[in-house]
Amino acid sequence: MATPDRPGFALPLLLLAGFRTLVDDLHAELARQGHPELRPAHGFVLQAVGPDGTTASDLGQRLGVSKQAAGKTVDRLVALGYLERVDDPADARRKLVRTTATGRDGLHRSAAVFDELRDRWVATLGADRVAAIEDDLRRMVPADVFRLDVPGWFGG
Amino acid sequence: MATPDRPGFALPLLLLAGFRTLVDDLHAELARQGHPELRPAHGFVLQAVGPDGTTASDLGQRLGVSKQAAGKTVDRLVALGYLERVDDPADARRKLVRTTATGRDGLHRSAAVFDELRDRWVATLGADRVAAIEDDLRRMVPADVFRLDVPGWFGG
DNA sequence: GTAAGATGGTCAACGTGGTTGACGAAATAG
DNA sequence: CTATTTCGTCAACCACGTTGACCATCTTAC
Repeated sequence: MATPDRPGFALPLLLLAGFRTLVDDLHAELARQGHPELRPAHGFVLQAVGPDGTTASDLGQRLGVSKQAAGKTVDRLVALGYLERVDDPADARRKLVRTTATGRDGLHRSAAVFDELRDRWVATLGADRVAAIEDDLRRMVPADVFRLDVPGWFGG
Repeated sequence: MATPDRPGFALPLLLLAGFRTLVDDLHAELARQGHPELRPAHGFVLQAVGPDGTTASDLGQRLGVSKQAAGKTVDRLVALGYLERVDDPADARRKLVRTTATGRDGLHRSAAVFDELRDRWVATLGADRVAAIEDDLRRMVPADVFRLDVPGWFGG
């Protein structure tokens, strides 16, 4: 039977709480810097769109959701001014999704704020311990759950 | 500027991925054991209801959501057979929410499966490293984000 | 004892982030 | 030229959350 002092007892909640703490802090600061509308899910989307733009279908694949869900998320981010849709001259079916200047501003600020947050963790825990946590988690997480091909922006 | 090899770079995604790995494994096993309908959010609710039952309003407060949201979640869990509503003889306004036998079964199985998952992490990483991760995370997470007053069941 | 206020549950409308299924238009394979 | 695949979208639906309103009931003050 589980006892509260056994190693690992509170691990799941602590992992979630750690993530939430980082993301909450990030968004509180982003709101202060002129991006109060930016929600956690939007960060992954903006990052996945990338500098060259992409399509709704491709976006869905990258994010692991249906193309319809990706399309609706793009709708919202277009309404907020973070993304824009342009016709693809080479393929009349496709509509390129691109980040706007506002979207790039949000992305850059997010990266900068996250730098500060990371520094805070490193300053408090020490670089060794932060690196050790990362190594341990990497060992426990299957590759398909943790795909770090879109670094720099984390739920911001 | 952030570089991928800097300590803390991938930390947020790894924290989230670690949590998701644990919860995914837990639910895959719970589905195998006859509880395929149980979703991550349900675990917190069942745990918050507790052995003595509670009311929708109180449940909302415990979970940090509105009483209406708590009421709708109770509706779903009642429909699934995990909870039941009974009139409070002492107060005609109140309706006690209680776990059913099915709910208790889900709770117990969830606790048992989580025990195994924790053992797996401890076996792979070592008790020291698991304890170190927990200590570090405890230090970085504000008390109001991490409230471990409902231990034993984690998103199951 | 009654009037006034606080509390519990519910209804309605809405927002966000997902799902499937269907379907037309355009590109591509044969 | 036809058959198939792909892209975007529409429509319905679900889970989970929000506010505001409302009625019934319990509690408090007078």
